[in-house]
Amino acid sequence: MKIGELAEKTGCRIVTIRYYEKEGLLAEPERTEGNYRIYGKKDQERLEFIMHCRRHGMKLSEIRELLAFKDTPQGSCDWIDALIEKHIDEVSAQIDSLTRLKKQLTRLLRQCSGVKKEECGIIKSLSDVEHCPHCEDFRCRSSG
Amino acid sequence: MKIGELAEKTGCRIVTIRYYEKEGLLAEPERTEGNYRIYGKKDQERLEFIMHCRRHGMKLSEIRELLAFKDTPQGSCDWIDALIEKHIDEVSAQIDSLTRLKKQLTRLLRQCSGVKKEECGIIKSLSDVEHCPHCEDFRCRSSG
DNA sequence: TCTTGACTCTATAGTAGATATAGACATTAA
DNA sequence: TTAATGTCTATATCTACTATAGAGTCAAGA
Repeated sequence: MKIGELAEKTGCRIVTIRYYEKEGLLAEPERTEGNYRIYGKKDQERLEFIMHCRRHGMKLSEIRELLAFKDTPQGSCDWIDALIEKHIDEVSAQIDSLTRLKKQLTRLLRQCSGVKKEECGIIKSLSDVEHCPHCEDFRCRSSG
Repeated sequence: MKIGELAEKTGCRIVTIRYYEKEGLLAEPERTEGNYRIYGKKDQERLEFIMHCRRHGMKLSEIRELLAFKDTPQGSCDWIDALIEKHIDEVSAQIDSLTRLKKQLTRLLRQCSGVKKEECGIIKSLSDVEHCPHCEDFRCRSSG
């Protein structure tokens, strides 16, 4: 199949497929006489694997490692466990951080009582770094 | 004060301060004879405002708007309320998405029972887009 | 056969929000 | 005077793509 059909089947954009090829995630496919890329079932599966990993928020570098592992005849897979575990930790940290952020933003929203600039508590609050719990949190995390 | 001192006081990197200047968030400061940037208290406050907003996850474009508003002699501030509200919605959506992702990754982790590649359930699961609830979710969100 | 339109090709630049680097100049302390 | 440190500009790099320009390919209709 040509690149357009592959894109259609997988839901991946044409430019993104070419980009993955350039990045070495997909092998360079065969070409027609007219220089069009030609893909097979294997290529489709590989692309779907990549997209699946991307939906799980993995970086291309991580996916590259996983693909290299898949391409190797044998090997131990315990590092994959570690990779996923590390990934979960990162996601957890993000959730925590965003949850704190949301709380703080909600508090911020309640600050705005006025309709004119001089009365806008949001601007006032944003100007006051000293008494912001979120910034406190942030400092804690960045220094620890 | 010179740029190094400002960086020290605010916790913002020197290169980032120069970057904010280039982006028009900070005004071009005065210079010494030797062409060094010189900052005052006002500049520090403005930078802290920017950093405060950044810690709240705002985009530079949004911060630019807020700064422009601060710089204006008067005006109505109800759009700020809307901006923060929209921002909260985005944060909420991110939290939801990441929470679903974490659940799915945790399930994925339990798949790996083996120590050899052939037995690694993680790789197997990642190859199987069809039966992945997270991918299902993802498709729902992207088509809706 | 010609032409039109859809598809594909390469190469380059742009996005956000910085960070990294190179090479030159300024300042300060010993 | 010299060495170390601070600062300057300009350019490149990062991630994961997206957008654009200009050219070539291919199939169907007039």
